[in-house]
Amino acid sequence: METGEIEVLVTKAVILNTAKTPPFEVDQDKEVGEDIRLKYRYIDLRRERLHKNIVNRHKIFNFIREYLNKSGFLDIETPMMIKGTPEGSREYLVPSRLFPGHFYVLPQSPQQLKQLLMISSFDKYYQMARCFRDEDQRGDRQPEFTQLDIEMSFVHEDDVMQVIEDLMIALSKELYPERKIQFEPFKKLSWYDAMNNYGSDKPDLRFEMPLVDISNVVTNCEFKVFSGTIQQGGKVKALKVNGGARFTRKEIDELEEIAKTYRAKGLAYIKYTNSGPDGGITKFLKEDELTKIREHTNAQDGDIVFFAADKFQVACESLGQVRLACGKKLDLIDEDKLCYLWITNFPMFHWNAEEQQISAEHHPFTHPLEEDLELLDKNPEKVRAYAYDLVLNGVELGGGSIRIHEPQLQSKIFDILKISPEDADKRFGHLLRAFEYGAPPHGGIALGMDRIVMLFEKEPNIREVMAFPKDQKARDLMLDAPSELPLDQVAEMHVEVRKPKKA
RNA sequence: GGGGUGGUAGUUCAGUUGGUUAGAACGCCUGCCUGUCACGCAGGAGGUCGCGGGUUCGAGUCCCGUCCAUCCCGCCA
Repeated sequence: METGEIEVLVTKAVILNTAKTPPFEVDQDKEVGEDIRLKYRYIDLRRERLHKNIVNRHKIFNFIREYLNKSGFLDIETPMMIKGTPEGSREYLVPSRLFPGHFYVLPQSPQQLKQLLMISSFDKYYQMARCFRDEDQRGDRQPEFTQLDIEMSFVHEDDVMQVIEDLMIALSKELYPERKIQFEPFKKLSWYDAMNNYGSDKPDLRFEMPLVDISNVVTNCEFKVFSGTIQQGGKVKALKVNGGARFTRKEIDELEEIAKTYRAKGLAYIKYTNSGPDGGITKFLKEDELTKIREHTNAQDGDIVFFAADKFQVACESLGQVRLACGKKLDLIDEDKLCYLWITNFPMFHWNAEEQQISAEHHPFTHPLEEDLELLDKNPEKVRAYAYDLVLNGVELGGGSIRIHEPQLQSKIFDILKISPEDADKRFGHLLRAFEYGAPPHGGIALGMDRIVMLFEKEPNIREVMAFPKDQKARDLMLDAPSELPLDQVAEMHVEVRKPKKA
């Protein structure tokens, strides 16, 4: 036809097969409940949205593989059935038939295996690695998922970051040329700066709206919520929102609910209007304090300033979530932007309130910053690590670190984590023994491939970019898994099912 | 483990202060239409209003319980 379309004249039609009426309409983009979409996934995959996602997923995977192959990386497979390491997230178990009471586990990541490959002198490794985690589900999590796993020898963190940055820029420009890369080279923020300025370790910088620390201004104010918090070592953070003075009471209450969700006790505010500061906590503050807050936050008439007063991290994170909500509410987010960001210098440890002891923020093989090594004994919580995350549009794509390759330093870290030498040997003996045969300095990174596809395809969750995902309870509604098995078959694995068999 | 929201036709939803035969759109079925492409026209089938109990002359609507779905916090690289 003149338009370039092809018109087919049918001379003969043969029906190869008939089809039942599908449970939902294939040719319409209408929203359908997810349980029914998952049950009939093979139908859903016919629909344009999912079909396109799966095709583009392939293109992204293919681009990355070709890029890394050309850059001298080797694609090496690591086993799916490995040894359990009681550290970090819950693992899926595979009972051994030949060894009663013994189990394999499915890998949460090939972390230790890829480090062993470095010792084996494969100095540039990658793998599209399937990983398994038996945790509660979320929108951007699945019990099995794919990560781009990379490890390199004789590198500093800048080398690893450069490889990934070049790859992601090339990928973005080749496959998504219409998307604008906001920071090129990628912006780098330390974990502290990200938390302090944006209230998140994965901030969305497609809009600015930074947090401001006003602790110094209100240290001695009469508003006890502020001064009291500071006396107890906390911080008072402020967030100015342009034009926010027109927010209604209801809108402010909604924002307060968000702050409370993230453990803030409340959300104080002051509106700056052309007749001066107004509303909220205005009446508790003196004139010069109100003026100083206005100066610090650079608030103009018509703006609102929100406050969070709490321990550093709670104050930052809760107000950071209010920042995000305001960014969305005021439509400040350009969906076409690709805002890449490196977050660096993560803390080495954090206080685990549940176990009442210090634990590793990343994992126990993460290398502390050289300049912070002296703090290990006195003040381990102040120690920062060569650990870095790649963030895209406020979503953590993944992270990595430089690993410890010195045995003495490794034992010291185990000491701090209260892992005894016997324990360490039991859990990580294979790795520690390997290190005795000469380990190169090495480091790497792992990126969530599903999340990458999700963000490029502007999908709200990773189930939309996987062919056969599990549901929110880790079930496969199409296969009906997990399922019960004949007790004989289970018994052969030396596993006893406790649940009494129903008559 | 905790919280928010929801459950009405195959699908997505509406359903007033409780009131006769529970509606719409799309889909499905039958017929008509020789240029359609989200076709059109005429007609039709399809519902235990998640489940159980209660209040009431009367419950999709109100109350209690329960199950399920969904989103979030905790948890989790």
